[in-house]
Parts: sequence; C-alpha cells; structure tokens
Amino acid sequence: MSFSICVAQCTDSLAATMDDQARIMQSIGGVSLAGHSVQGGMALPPPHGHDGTDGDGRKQDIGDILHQIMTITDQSLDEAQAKKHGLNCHRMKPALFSVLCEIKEKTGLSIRGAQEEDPPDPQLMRLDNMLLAEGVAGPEKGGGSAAAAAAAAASGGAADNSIEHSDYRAKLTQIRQIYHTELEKYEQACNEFTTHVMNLLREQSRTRPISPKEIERMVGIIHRKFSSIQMQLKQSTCEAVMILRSRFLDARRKRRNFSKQATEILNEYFYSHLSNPYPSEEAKEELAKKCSITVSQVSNWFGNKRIRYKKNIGKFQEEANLYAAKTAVNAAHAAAAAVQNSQANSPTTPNSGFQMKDEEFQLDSAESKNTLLTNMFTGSSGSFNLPNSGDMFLRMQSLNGDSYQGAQVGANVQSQVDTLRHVISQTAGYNDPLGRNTMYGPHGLSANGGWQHATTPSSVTSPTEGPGSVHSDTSN
DNA sequence: GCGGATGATTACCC
DNA sequence: GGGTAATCATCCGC
Repeated sequence: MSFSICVAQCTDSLAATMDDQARIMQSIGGVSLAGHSVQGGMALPPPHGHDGTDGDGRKQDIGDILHQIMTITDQSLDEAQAKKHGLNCHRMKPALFSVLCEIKEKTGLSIRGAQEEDPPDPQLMRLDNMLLAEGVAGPEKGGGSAAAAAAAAASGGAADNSIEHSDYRAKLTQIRQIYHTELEKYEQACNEFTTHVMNLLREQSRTRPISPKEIERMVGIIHRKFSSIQMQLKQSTCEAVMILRSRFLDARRKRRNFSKQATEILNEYFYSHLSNPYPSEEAKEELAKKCSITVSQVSNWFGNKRIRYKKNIGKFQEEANLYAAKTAVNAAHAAAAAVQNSQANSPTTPNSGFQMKDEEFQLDSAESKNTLLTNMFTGSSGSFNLPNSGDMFLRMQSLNGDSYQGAQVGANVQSQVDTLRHVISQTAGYNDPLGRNTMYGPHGLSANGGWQHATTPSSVTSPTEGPGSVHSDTSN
C-alpha cells in the first residue's frame, strides 16, 4: 500500500465531501435562505420581503454573491482572486456567511451524530488482538516466544529447537520492524494530509462557511480512511505471521527420535506389559511425563510398537530379552533390598516401612515375571547375564515375596522358597527345545494377530502384584 | 547415498 | 474415541 493510493483515497473522500457541500450550497442558493435572522451576534438584515422596502435589492445581492461563489471555479486564477477579494469586501458577505454557517452547523451535526456512533470494527479488533498476542503489536516482549517454547516442548526436545526458535523470533522481529515502520509512515502521512486539508479548509473558510466542527469531521473522515489502510497493513502483517508460524509448526512436525532414555522407559513398559500393551490414560500421562514427550506421542509410540512387534516377533525377541534382563536386575536389586529390610524388621510385622519404587521394578505381567525367573534359573537367554549370581537365591527368595506379593514382605522366607520352586517348575516348560526363552513371546497375542485383553494394563508405578493377582489399574 | 529404524499421519474399523 | 494397518518422511548408522 503506497502513500499515493492512500492520498488518492483520502482525496476521493474529500471530493465527495466537497460535492456534498456544493449541493448544500445549491440548496442554500435555491431554497433555504428565507426565514433566517440574526445569528451569533452577527448583524443580519431582515429577510427579504419583511420590511417591504429594500427586500428585492437584498435578494438580488445575495443571489449575486451565490452566483459568484458557484462560478468561481470556472474562472481563471487571477479572475477568481479578484472575485474573491470582491466577495470578501461585499457588504452582504457577513450576513450570508452567518446563514451558511448556521446551516452548515446543523447539517454537520446531523452527519457527525450518525458517524460517531460507529462501533469498533470487529475485524480490526481481531487483527489487533492477534498482533498483540503474537508480539508484533504492543510492547516488545520477545514476541512469539511462548508459541516457540510450546512448540519446542511438544517436539520433545527443547534444546534441539533452540535454533529454530531463534530463527522464528528473528523473523518475527523482522515482521514487527516492518510493521512498525509502515505504521509510522502511514501515521506520518495521515498527519501530513490532515494538516494539509485543515489548512486548505481554513483557507477556504474565508470564502465559504466552514466551521471548526466541519473541519473536525473532515479530519475524522481522513483518519477513518487511513485506519482502513492501516487495517490492510495489519491484515498483511497477520498473514505474514501466520505463514511464519505455519512454517515453524511444519518444522516442529519434522520427526525427531526420542531420547534413548525415553525409548528405554517406553520399551520397559511395553515388554513388562506384553500380555496387554495398552497403557491406560494415566499410564500414558505418566510415561509422557517421564519421557518428556506428549501423551499423543506415547500413544503413537505404542501404536507403532504393537504393530511392528506383531509383524516381526522374532526380530524383537532379543530386545525383549534385553529388557527382561534389565527389569530382572532392577527387580533383583529391589528385592534384595526388601529382604534386608524385612529381615531387619520383625517377622511379625510385614510391610513395615517397605515401599517398592517403580524405577526399581516395573515388571508386573505374569509372563514377564515368569520370564525373569526362567532366565535367572536356566540362563536360557542368549543376552541375559545376571550379575552377582552367587546371591541369586537370596534375591529370588525375596523377589517372590516382595515383588510379586508386596503385602507379604519377609513374612515367611521358607514359604517363599516353596512358592519360588513351584513357579520355577511351572516356568520351566516355557523354554523351547532350542533352549531359547519364549516367555517374551506374545502370549497375549491371539491367533488372529490381536492382543487378548486378558489383563488390564496397570499404571507405570504399580508393578508389585503377584502372579495371578488383580492389576491395580481399574480404570478399564 | 543407501537402507533400516522410527515418529507421524491417514484411512478405516469397531 | 481408540486401535490397526499402511504409508510417508525423516533420522541415522554404515
């Protein structure tokens, strides 16, 4: 939007206003002069025909003045100047001027009264709000940083987005600068034009009745014209911001691998809930929190994982064993700690002071526990190595009681051993003829390829149920 | 550069 | 609305 267009628009508007005034003048000349008397302290001779002596002469005079006014633009500049001077010095000029002023005052008020009621343009308000929200308008506040920060958080890697973030901010700052420069230009142009028009009107007010209110009205028209131009500027700026934003959001959508830690957490949960790898909403939220990703990313991950696991179980076997080993080690450590704790406490006071942490043990599906035991006692998993095997039995004793039946911690070591032996005898049959552990096979996987929803997934932090126990998550 | 891995998206189903 | 399957697009190790 150029200044020339802006001026042209204002000039159009002015021309229209001039036309209005010309029409008023015509109406004054043709009809409305009769009936006016002294106004504003200015001596106005009695209207024609009232005194009955000089009426026709005065009427003729006013008619002459009006005629001269109406035809003044048809004359050459010199001629017009001369006429102008003549009119200014005309004896009837003050009277005519007063009448015209009164009429102008009335018409001006009626027009202004209608226009000042204009409500704020909702579109302009929307644009203003958006520009403010984006940090383009209003005080400098590192515009768009909130959006950029949110985007960074959603991507799951805040640090990774620092470059994009700064790029976004730089571009937004550029837009802001251009916007303010243009706005300043428009305001300057508006002021210049307003001053020019006001001077013009003041000058014209010598020869035709232009009241200060009329000038105000004209200024209002000019400002409205300029504000409509400003609206276009704001609209363009908003469009630019939207484009920038969409580009930035597209950049956000660029795939980024989750952190190693996040993948481990997700895998641990997946393989420890292999019979029913459908985390509840609560579990998803907890996983999302732990992994610093969004819940929908967790859902995506599990969706992809389930499908890919199902498609190629063999390929994931090793991964499953790896996580089984990891979980087993964690569980064993936790169990050992629990046994020590329980031994230190009175055997008649089970559970005293014992709290299993989810980080210590996240194994809660039946086959996971069985796999753990199988792996421990058969060494069947190719990748599985249990450290400190010397005290394995001690660990397993507590594992049975503490990890699977947290409420029975240390209650009866001998009974735990017995139970453990029973579990081992049951789990022994899960090894295939090649000695490979198959406990991480998709036992929950039905013949048609779907998981049998036999158990409800527990939350991330409830891995303490025993075999056959009811999962703590009752959300489903 | 290539190919597998992987996160995201989409259409479809229940 | 959540899940599956197919697919896309990108990442990343070689």
